Amino acid sequence: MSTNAELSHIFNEMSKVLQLIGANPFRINAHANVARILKDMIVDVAELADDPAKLTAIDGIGAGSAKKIIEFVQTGKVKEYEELLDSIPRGLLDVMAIPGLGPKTVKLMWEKAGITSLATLKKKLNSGQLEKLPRMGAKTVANIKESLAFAAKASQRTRLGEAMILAEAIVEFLTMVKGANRVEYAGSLRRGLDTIGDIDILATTTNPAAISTAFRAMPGVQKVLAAGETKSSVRLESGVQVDLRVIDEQSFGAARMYFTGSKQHNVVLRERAIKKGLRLNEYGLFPDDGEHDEPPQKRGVKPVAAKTEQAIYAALDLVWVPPEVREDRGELDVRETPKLIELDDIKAELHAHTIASDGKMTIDELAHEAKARGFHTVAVTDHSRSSIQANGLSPKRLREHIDAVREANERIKGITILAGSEVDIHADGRLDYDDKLLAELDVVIASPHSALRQDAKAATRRLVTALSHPLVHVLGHPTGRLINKREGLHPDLNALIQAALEHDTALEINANYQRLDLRDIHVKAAVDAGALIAINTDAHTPDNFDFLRYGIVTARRGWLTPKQCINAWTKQKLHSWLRAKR
DNA sequence: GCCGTTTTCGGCCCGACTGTTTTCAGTCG
Repeated sequence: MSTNAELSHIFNEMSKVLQLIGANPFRINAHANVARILKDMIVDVAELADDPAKLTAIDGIGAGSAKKIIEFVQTGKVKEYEELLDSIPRGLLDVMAIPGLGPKTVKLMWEKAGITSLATLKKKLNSGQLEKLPRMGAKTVANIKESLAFAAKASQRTRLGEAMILAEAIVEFLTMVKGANRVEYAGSLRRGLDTIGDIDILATTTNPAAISTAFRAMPGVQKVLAAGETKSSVRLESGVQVDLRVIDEQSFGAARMYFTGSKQHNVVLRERAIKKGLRLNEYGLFPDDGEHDEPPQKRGVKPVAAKTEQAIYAALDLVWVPPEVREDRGELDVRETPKLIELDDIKAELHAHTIASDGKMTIDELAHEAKARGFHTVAVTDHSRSSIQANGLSPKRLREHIDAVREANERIKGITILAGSEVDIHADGRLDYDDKLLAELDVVIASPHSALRQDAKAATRRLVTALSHPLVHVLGHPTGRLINKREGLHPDLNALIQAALEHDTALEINANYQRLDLRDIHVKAAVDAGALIAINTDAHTPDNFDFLRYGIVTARRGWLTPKQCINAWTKQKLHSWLRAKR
């Protein structure tokens, strides 16, 4: 784990313990906020720890947090963290992770029923003791049992590519319900995060009861978690939670904004509203008319804006920004809506496999699929010899393959087929073919496939070496991570970006939803530095071309514009860039 | 704990649903 990740974990746990002991909510929030900042940071925080001013210059990190960060970098420990942990039984944090069990309940169960861990909780659940506690009844205990059973088999967050398919099916299902008007997904899915905690669906309808009932009874629902007039929650058999919000047509824009988030983006928006004498909630942007028991929409107050997102941003003197950048990472400071890359901008696929290695397509099938997608160029980039498991090509087989690609390119009209390779980067940075052979290829994608647990320094050296190789065009899936399965490498991203800039090499966003590598914050850093980005699907089958949209949203989360994306270039520009390395 | 183009002190975002209660605390997003 990197220093940033370790410190993020520490601040997160501190915020959890502070909740348990009933500390000031704003202090709790400040710790959680620092954890978030550290998690999203590209720079190794250890490099800033020589001067507290460098740390406090970061919005959200104050003197207190800076001191703790420096202490950790110097000693490997944070005294206050250890003291906080010692102040409670360690197992309590596990108990608090159970859905439905918050700090107040856990504290109560600890002090009044001696529950200190998941093990003691399980023991006491059937004792009848818990029901006797204040505000605890049979139903609550039953819910805890159910949550506990679910938590035991619950997996991680759902990957974007799986959540998206699921959400689209639900949207389609609900659209068919009588009275349904607009149905769409919001939340982290609309923002295009690489993994999704739960799926948020918004609907406008002339018949709220019908759509809510249909939602709670739809195929695949395992348990109804909440069933209100405007909000329903279900858990699917796959373990994914889905929330439905029934929205009034007049406040659809406010609801979209609110339920799209991010939470931090929303907090900043609401703070801006207050400074303007307004207040923002999921029903609209209202004039602040002082203290009342009821919120403005219930008192018939006319909103300043509510129907569209655009109107609300405008009323706050902000420009509308795409959902993918709503992370409080500078998007509220822009003067005009950024022209981020879109699916239709992509005109070339530069990383794809055929039956020569581990793909399922022939060269012809690959070419026809790429042509059908409207591309001017496709590169055949099968695995190199060291990728035994993927049937990587020996130099002899690669030369034959190059000939086959050249022949297909002559024969098939309407698309340019390039001969390439996805070359393994060895642990020391050497490539899997000699330079003479590499020079015969039109496109070289260099990717790490093995030694994916090497330390950060070695990984950085390895990838910088590959990026600096004069015959390499693109660094493929730079970290080698597999979401929810494998962490991959932790190279110094800034070093990679500098090498990419210096040698005019592109960094890949691998659009396969299991990879999405580079990830969003890496893309943002690369884009800010002016590096070139490739978005490739790494297609092994025709269907895999559909992964492109996941790469696009990841790119958009990193503020990528078409100009900086080599796959969006014209044929002439792309080919001349490729040839410049030959 | 963090922050300040009104502030170095005094603020800090908002609402739905559940379960256990007779009016609301706790949890969640």
